[in-house]
Amino acid sequence: MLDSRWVRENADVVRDAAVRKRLDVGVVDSFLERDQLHRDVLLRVENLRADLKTSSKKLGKLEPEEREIALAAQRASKAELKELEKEEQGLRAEVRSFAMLLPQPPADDVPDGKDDLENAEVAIVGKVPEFDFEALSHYDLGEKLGIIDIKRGVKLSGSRNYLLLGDAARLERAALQFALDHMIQRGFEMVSVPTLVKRECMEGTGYFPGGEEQAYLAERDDLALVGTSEVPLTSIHSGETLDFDKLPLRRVALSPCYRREAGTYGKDTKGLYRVHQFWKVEQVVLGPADDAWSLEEHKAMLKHSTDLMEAMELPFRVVNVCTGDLGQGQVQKWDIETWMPSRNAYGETHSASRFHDFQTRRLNLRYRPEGGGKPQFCHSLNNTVIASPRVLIALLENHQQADGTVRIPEVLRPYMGGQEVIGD
RNA sequence: GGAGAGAUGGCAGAGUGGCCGAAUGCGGCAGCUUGCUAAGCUGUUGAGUCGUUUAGACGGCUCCGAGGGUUCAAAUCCCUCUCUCUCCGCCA
Repeated sequence: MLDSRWVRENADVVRDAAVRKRLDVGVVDSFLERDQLHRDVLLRVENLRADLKTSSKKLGKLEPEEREIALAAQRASKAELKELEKEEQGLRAEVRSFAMLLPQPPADDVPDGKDDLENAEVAIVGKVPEFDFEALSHYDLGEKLGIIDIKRGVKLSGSRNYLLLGDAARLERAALQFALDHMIQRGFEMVSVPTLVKRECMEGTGYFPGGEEQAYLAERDDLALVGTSEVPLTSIHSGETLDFDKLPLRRVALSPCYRREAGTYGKDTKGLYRVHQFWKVEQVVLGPADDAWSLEEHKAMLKHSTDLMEAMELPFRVVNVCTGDLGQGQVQKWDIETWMPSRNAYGETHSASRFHDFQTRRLNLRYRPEGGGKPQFCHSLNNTVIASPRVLIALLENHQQADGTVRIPEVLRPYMGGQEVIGD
């Protein structure tokens, strides 16, 4: 959400943001028009209310005869007020629903573009492997080694479900634990979060309205299963005013993630690339309302993840996500795409976003500035640390060997009881 | 799931229809005073939002868990919900 006053004064910036992000530009003017109307009506309501209040105070002291006359007049204005209040309420709701759709302007160096094909490559790290044998896909590899069972996953839960057995399950756990330790070492506080959350959390982080189709809903209890622990992690302090010296708040969580993947029929149907349930270690930072600080933190968060990928000896690239592929609330997003031999391409494994105060306004999450003063909305950022099974694709395929076994990268071996290879 | 109690400002806690945005205490802030490890005294101190203003200020409206209702008038009366606590049941 954006600051209404700021939108009024910078309507062109918001319109431009909508154009660049390929979102509906019309909402900007719908918002402005409704907002103006609402403010007019609100003023009338408040004035009428003020009159009514003062005359009501006098009523208590009047003589019985005068009182009856005054009472009649009060009742009449009261009826008028009720009408106006109703109108004001309706308008307020309309204004809010338009406000929820306004786009956060992207950073200046976000490339203009329509979709992910126009994302700009900003770094390439590691060497894409060249195999002098017939390299297998992770699903063939997994089946041969008996460690991935998609068929039975589908039997249990429908398409896009899977089972990991033995060393695949162990490798997944090893990677997740390594990722957690990596972040804890860098000063992040580990949090265990709920993954079934209220609607406010989904709205507060910007997933709703708009993303309902993507989420599994527990409608009987009016809860949603999160698609990422960014949702609970960012929402923890909603409605609160934090002390300045608590910031920045750097946190990491491991959680299961659930996505319906509606509208992706026929896309990435093979293997573990696009699944309904996965594990993810996510980093979330809340800090002061300072654009420069935010940018620096964003870079640092990106590096936490690229360092991790390097440690696991995986080749990847970083892209600066273009305007059309950016979400409504994001100021900028960098994706890490990891090399996946079976796709003969880099595939998205990480997504690092910064929001400025877009999420925190919706969440009403503020802090008291240094030395006191009015509460300000925090800035929020998040990034994937590791997501599995997607990372398993990269681990299995990139580290496969001529004899059909898979080399376990050194950093993960301590988490696998010293094991060096899968499939001997 | 059953029974009961409760939700008021940073905290504690009063307030059962108009004099209540709210006593009092603690805490915070400002000043004074004194000096033997700190205290005493005085004053001040809720938030949000809109508008006027050069500043500082001034004014309107809203807020006593949330939402509805009664009333000219609600922290106070009524209804619904949420949350917390105690007891019982169930349970990884």
